Amino acid sequence: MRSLVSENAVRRLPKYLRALKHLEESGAVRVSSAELGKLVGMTPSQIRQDLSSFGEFGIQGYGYNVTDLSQQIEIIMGTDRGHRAILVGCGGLGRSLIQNFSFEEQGVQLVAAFDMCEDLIGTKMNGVPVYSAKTLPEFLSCHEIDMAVLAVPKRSAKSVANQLIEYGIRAFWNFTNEDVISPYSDILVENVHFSDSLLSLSYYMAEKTDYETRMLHRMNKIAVVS
Amino acid sequence: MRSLVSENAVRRLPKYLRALKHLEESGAVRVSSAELGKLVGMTPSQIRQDLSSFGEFGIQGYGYNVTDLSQQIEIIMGTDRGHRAILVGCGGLGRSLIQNFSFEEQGVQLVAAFDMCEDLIGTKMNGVPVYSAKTLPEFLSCHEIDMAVLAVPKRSAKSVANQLIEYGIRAFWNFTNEDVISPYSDILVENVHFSDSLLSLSYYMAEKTDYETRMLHRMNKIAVVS
DNA sequence: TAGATTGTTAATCGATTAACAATC
DNA sequence: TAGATTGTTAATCGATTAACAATC
Repeated sequence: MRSLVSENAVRRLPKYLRALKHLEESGAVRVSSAELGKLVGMTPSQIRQDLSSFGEFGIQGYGYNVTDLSQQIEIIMGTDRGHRAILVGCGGLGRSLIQNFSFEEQGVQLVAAFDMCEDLIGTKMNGVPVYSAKTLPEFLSCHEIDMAVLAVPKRSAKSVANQLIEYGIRAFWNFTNEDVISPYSDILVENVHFSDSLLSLSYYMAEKTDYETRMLHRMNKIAVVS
Repeated sequence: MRSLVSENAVRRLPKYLRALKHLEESGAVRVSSAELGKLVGMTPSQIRQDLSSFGEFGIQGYGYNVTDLSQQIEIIMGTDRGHRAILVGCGGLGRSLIQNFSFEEQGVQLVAAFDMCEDLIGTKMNGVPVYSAKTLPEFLSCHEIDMAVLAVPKRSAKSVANQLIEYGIRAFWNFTNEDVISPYSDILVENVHFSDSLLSLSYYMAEKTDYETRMLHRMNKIAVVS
């Protein structure tokens, strides 16, 4: 199942959406691809190309209606699908997701959380009930769940994911910093690998430092020569 | 300052590194680009291309030494640079980063955290002292800090980031789900936008559902026809 | 109507893949 | 030496940008 639109385009839509919501808040009614482009740091062409791969949302000579486009993008992203999620692993990160991240804002319903820790079982976090991980198969057999948020420790990431797949889960939002699924599987996995992200930042910091150091040396040489 | 290597390549390195560490754990001494490729779901060509943009790490007819390559990638990613970081915002997510995420493993030293909440100030979290946000300018003027981890609420994201820039911060690891810096600035920002990530997953789930529904209809038609 | 801006086609650019000579 | 696999050059493919006719 090869997607019809480029992954790059899909991943740029949320950025457009954020800019549009800010525009909406600031009272803007219309926006051109040129304006939006300046806002998000992309070319007008790219924005028009990206949008046109999902439909026609603009009006010639006018631009885009901010509210309309914003809503259209939300629909494209599936926020109206009523996706239902469970969260597995109520450690520090899991807890902070339940308590601080607004799943509803992205159109996702977080219906339950699961953990091994006896102390947590039976409690509610931000309105979300916490059940024993042992009851997962039972729970999943009688509830329609579309997605699992994986927030278990690295070491159990793969085994938990595989179990969940057995119980019928077909999509993961994965916070374990581990690759949990074979790259050839058709299970959807969206990784939020903090460690990869920090490493990339670290790389660019190092690159920048090296570049600045080189520049400095070059300038010193020039100073000496002249 | 245009980077010399493609961003895609940079962002694939952490994935290679993870696979290599697993190989190392499992006792593997050598690995070919073909093997590594199968492991991470990429072509051998791509792996060789990516690596060759940073240097020559392999041996013809042999492949790569697992430990060597692993260490080389770590050096490329700057884990030996001793980058020093502060974390700003000790709410749920900030706290869970301090307590659960291993900065050291990525070669980053988390030297202090800052918050507004009186109750937290003066305490230590996982060995990291928590100071008052008011003391930030003073702290930054007498400590060499390379990076700020932004874990403040969305609404204060931009203002906090701008202040930190005034105080000399030039790199951000941004968890606020907000774009904090103009796309034309030369400040480094690595965004970890949970909301963008979840939206992308939601999109692919919706796309998959639509695709499967179409397939089902097609099969029904065939069934009726035949 | 004239001006603006879209959606889309064509041109360019960059990234991925394939091929192969070099060499362990 | 023969076989394997790299690093790199060339070919292909896809993504971005530019241009422009359509049209609000």
